[in-house]
Amino acid sequence: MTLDGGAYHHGDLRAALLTEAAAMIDEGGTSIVTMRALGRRLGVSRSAAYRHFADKSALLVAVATAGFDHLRDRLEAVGADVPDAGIGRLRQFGEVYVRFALENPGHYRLMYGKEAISRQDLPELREVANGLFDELVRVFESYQRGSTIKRQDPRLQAYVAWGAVHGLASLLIEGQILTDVDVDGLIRRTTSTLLDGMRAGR
Amino acid sequence: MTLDGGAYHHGDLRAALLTEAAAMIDEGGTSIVTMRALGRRLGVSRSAAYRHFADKSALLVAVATAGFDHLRDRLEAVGADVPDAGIGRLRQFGEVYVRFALENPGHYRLMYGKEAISRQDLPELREVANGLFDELVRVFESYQRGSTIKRQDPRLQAYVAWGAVHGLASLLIEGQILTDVDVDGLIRRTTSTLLDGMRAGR
DNA sequence: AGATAGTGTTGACGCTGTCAACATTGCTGA
DNA sequence: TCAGCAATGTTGACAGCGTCAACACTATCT
Repeated sequence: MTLDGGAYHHGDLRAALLTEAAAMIDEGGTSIVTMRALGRRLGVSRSAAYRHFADKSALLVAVATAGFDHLRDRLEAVGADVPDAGIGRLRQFGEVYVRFALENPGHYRLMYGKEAISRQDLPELREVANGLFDELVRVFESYQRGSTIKRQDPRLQAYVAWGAVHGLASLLIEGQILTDVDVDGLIRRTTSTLLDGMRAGR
Repeated sequence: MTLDGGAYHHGDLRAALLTEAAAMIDEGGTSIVTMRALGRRLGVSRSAAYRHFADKSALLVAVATAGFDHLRDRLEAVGADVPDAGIGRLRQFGEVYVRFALENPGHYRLMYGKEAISRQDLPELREVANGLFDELVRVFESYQRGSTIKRQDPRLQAYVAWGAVHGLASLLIEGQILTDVDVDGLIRRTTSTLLDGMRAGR
């Protein structure tokens, strides 16, 4: 709370660790994030971080959680922009989602991968991710009520849609899609195909 | 070539390294694969592997390549089963693809992730992956000729379809989908939605 | 049989995450 | 005001990691 920035005590090391780790992740991936490098970059000793996080995995979990918060903000902004409009809102969700992943590839990998983060279940992360998914389910329920969309289990519809945009984002992030492809067009084609496939009336 | 299995020379260490690494990957993920652990499990010294692979990344690339070969075999088997039948063949491709990922999660992550493998481009891996994709494009082209599917850029269609099944596989592998969901149903729903979205005739 | 190339081992280096012991600081209550 | 305590940061140490150089063993070719 003290605003010294002084010699021994850092001031707000916890926050600095989070932002610096996030920066490193988007620079060179999770693999370059090192407790020691983190300390070096913040002018602090190699084990200072252990006063704020139980271990490296806990720090990464915190970064991932912040990523989810950021993503949620972006998606909520879409909802605000277009009040309760037609099916275009679903499209916008998908596009914003993929764009977020492209702009924060390191974050995105961390959020939806198990590799970097310790194996046991992480209720904290699980909860925020499930919260986002539940909102998606609610969107599909509302479209079903407007009968623009087939009346099927909305959870399955949400999983199908999520899977499609997540897969597209992953392929793009991992460099599996040739560079001469029009990315925006591909994103739009994906959302169009999904919506056509779910549209009501045979 | 000698069939001793003797003391000093292993016999076929290269092959043994590949299968053992693959086994470890599917046991506990890429992170537990260690040059030293690999040596321990094969009763060989920690740096024996360096006689056969330039470094750890090269070994993992070889494992990933073997995974692609395995996947291609599975997909080709589908083609053989159903000669040149209707649109059901595309469905089967998708289902076989996702099932492969679920049965070999460690392999699958390795094949389509950048994290575990060194950053530079790997033409060897890229080539075999692109080969698989090209076959998928050809399948869509053939369906377009049969006018069961919208006449659009077949490469985009292939990316959309690949993205959807890849995303579904990833979500399942990473444990993002609640366990009470009927996986087979979800897979079928995904392929159905895709095909409905691409079907010709508005 | 002796040379040579292939294969495996050992020692060493710097890197990593992490813990215990210690140092310094800020804050709280007498 | 100041003693003491909790919070925060540092240093030393340890085991494990990937990797290289030097060395040891073995199979094979002449």
